[in-house]
Amino acid sequence: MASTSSGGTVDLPGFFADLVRCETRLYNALNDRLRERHGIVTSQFEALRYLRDHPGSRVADLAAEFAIGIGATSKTIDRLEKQGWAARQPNPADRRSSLLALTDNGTQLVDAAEKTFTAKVAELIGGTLDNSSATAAAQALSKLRSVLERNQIGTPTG
Amino acid sequence: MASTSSGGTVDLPGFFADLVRCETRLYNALNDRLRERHGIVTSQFEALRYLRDHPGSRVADLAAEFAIGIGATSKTIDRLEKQGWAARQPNPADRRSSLLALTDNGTQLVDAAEKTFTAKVAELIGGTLDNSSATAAAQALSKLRSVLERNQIGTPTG
DNA sequence: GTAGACTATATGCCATGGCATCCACATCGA
DNA sequence: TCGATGTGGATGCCATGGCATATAGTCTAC
Repeated sequence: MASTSSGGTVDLPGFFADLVRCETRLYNALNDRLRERHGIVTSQFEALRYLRDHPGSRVADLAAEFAIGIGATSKTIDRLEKQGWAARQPNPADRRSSLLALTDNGTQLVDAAEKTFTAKVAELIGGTLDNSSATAAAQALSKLRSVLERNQIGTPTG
Repeated sequence: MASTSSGGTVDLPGFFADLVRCETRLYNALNDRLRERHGIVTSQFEALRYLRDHPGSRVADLAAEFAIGIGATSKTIDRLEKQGWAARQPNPADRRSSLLALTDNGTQLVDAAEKTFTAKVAELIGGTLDNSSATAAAQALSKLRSVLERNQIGTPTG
């Protein structure tokens, strides 16, 4: 196995490779399922879910959450607005920015898509990893994520 | 923490979110470092390393390894060829396909970039996770990867 | 040996993200 | 209060991947 060695230390490049390959395949599989059932892809689902759970966010908040650039995030919101799923509301406290919110259609969509998403994730991961393995991996990635975020590592420029 | 719950079961959607966020930030950070030192990004490094370690591969082999489409892989090779790092050799056994190989320049580049890559990965992950956490996560992701690959989950169409 | 099916990959169009740049607005200091 | 500086986000150009399609080469059945 690429990421495990027989000795006492971990093959970190192999660990990274496994991480990236898992992410790619899981993302692809979720894209397929969400597209056929709801006409959206995983990145859109994640953005919609974030907006549902954090109403009144600004573009920069989404960008920080997903570690993508401000420009890309602005374009993401453009597309969600064009589909009628999200809307920019004027921000009374700062006219440079907008407050983002889901429309009713967007809320209905994300609620429906979430069921599909949750079931598929459970099938993909829960069907393979036993509970203690999954817990161990989850704890490690949760910690890694929080350290990366705290230190602003891998935050894009624009 | 997003991916851990107090009860006995794992929050798999949270686990997935942490996985994706870690991958994004690690990839971004490695991109920055590889770009400044070697003028390549992580996806190019991974392709070059694969070609170095699997000389004589075909386009489809690379596509399967990285779970990206054949078309995208073909374009990746176009770019590596244009940079003088890889070359398509005629395949005597099947004239539809080519055998891929690194040039001398490509080999030198990947060897140098690998040092940078390995050091940065160690800094990013090894600096955060203790050995037993990393081992546990590595084992879980290695297993998950192998199951996804065996079942052809998340393999793109084209 | 040849038509038809299959396969490997190349190509074109579209979607998305990075990065640089620009502009409106905000804030700070004299 | 006004000029300098900072900040939020929109926009343009480029790179890359998905997916559909095209094309050349291979294989199968007769």
